[in-house]
Amino acid sequence: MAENSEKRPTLRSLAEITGLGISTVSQALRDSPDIALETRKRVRLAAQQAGYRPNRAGVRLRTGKSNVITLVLNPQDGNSGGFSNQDGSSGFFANIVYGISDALANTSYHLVVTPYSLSDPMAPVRYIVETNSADGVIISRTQPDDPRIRYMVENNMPFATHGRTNMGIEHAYFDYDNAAFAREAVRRLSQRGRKRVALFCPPPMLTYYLHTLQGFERGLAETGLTGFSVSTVSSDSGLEGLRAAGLELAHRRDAPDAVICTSASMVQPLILGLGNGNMEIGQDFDMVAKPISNLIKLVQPKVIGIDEDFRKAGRELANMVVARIEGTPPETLQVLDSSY
Amino acid sequence: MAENSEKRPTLRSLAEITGLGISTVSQALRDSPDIALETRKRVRLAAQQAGYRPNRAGVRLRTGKSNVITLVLNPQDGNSGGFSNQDGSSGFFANIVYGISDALANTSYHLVVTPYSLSDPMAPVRYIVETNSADGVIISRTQPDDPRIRYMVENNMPFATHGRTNMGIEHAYFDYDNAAFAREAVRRLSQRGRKRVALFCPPPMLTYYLHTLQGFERGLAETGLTGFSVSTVSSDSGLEGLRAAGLELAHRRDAPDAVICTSASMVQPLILGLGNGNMEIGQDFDMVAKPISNLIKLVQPKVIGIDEDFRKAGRELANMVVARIEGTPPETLQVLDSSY
DNA sequence: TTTTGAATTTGCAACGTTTCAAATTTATTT
DNA sequence: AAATAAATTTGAAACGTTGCAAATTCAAAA
Repeated sequence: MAENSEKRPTLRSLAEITGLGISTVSQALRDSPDIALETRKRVRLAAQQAGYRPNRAGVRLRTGKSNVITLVLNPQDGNSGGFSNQDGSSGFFANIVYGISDALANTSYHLVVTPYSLSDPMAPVRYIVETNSADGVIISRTQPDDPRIRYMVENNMPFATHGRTNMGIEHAYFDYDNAAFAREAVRRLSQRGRKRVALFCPPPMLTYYLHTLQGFERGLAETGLTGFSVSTVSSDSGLEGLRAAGLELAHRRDAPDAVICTSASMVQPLILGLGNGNMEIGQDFDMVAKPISNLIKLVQPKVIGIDEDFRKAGRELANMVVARIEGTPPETLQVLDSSY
Repeated sequence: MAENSEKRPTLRSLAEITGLGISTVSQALRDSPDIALETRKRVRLAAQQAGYRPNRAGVRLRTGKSNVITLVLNPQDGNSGGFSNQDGSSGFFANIVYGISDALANTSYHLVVTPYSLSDPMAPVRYIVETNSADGVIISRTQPDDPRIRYMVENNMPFATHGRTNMGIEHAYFDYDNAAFAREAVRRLSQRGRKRVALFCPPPMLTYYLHTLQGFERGLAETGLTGFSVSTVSSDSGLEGLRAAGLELAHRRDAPDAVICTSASMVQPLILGLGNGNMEIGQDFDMVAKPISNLIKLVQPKVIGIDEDFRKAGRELANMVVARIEGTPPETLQVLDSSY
């Protein structure tokens, strides 16, 4: 019956409760040394009892700080390559989001997820900067020369990227060491006596395409194996395209006896396609792939590979942006992860 | 060189530019009939030219409206059932997010994704209500008696759910018609001459477990088939558990000749397990499953089933919350989707 | 005591917006 | 031309917060 006061407490109500001034309460809650220790304790207690939560809009209006980190979506993150409800993306998007969530959970930051724009990849980033709607940004699918990054640097918006660039700009990133992966993949195939390796590349516009290729070639040089790369189909291609590519491979005169996959979604279609061409895994060829999910481990146990921990990537990226916001220089926020 | 005025335009600057009062500008931009049409046009133009964007913090502080929709994460959404980087979830999470994004793109709403709390499922929802940090909420993994829903109704926070409840409370939901699916699944199996059906249930605490079971039993009754349900393992179980369950099934004296899967992540492990027990799909048994991804269609073409459009679910849910916010009664915001 | 200075607290303004009552302008009627 | 009504515009207050200069309190020094 009796309305339970109904409105949530503000600095003003705390001031009334404690008999202090509003600005005293404000400073006390932020532990300013200007305020007597005794007072600070008293205010904290009162705030606690009243269930006080600072009003984000008030803070934001006054300070300009939004306490928001925005994750910019990419068209393909959700469902690798335009085929819908695809489960080959190895939970990339979900896990990144969960990781970011984890890391942000005990900070004051909220995570906003913003849509992409097919027609203009710059649009989301520009919006964020222009409206100042976030204190920091996380982007993925990084390209060697990425206009989004140039733009954010110019407008000094703190950010971290999943993947690197080649622009001579220092920035925070978390990247998997795909060069090391590709190199080690070739080595392992060599150890198993394989001679000719087919590399199925990542999408060519992305930076890690280059790294993968470099590692691959280095591996070939070191082991003396021969090989070639396939970039007509990529993880962004359709599944049927991949299967067909596998079949085509099997029919070549110089068919490979080893395959490297740079995307989880490639594994099963390729094995199927090669199988259509009478090439059996473990028998006629070996396959190294990354990332490798538990499902693949179960249904295709002969595939050699490791999983990529996207959740960890998310956590690291979130921590990086926060550090950038707090002024940590980008040079110290660069992680090259290799599980090998 | 010359600082380009540097600050983004506000109502005040527009007022100065146009020579009008601040409140005139404010009302003009919101197309208030109190303001002369001529003036409205003039203001709109000026706003456009100056690149004016309303300050969200200002609006929120003044009106209490956050222009935020929050999606509450569930522990399992990202990676079905605790095994990490799992790709059996059929892109559920990613696609829901993309769908919501789509729908929200041409509204003033931002999408915030908030972490779950394993220890207290109510925590996220309570936080949102207490701090008024969103105008509307979307939740999933709905349970027959779901305390989150009771709480949001009591505190009249607009929301929409993925899945239904059994609480006698009307609320906005989008649900797949799992009863219809299960019933139709039995029918199809019957048409193929199958006699004994094993149903692999959804997690028992979720509402659609009940619907699935109802449909299943109705199907059995209509066709005269026999069957049983397995709920010791579910889509939240591990992959190896599923494989083992498949094997165990094959070894039973009364082994089934038909299987229904209620989660994409079950399909391959079960087929594998049954195969271990020398039961071949298409031969010794048929399988109906949902949702079925392109990958499954490709590598297990004998599986009968349909895909569930989570992206559409996301879009619908977003539209529903917005409608709820605008006052549409919940009874008219209830969608039972069946693609059969 | 009174003075001085440090320690502590506080009121005011401002951030950008909307609402509302009041002021101003314009058109209509007498 | 004056009076009235209608249409249009506007200033002030408020939302909750923080920063700052000013005010108050208190203890130490003269």
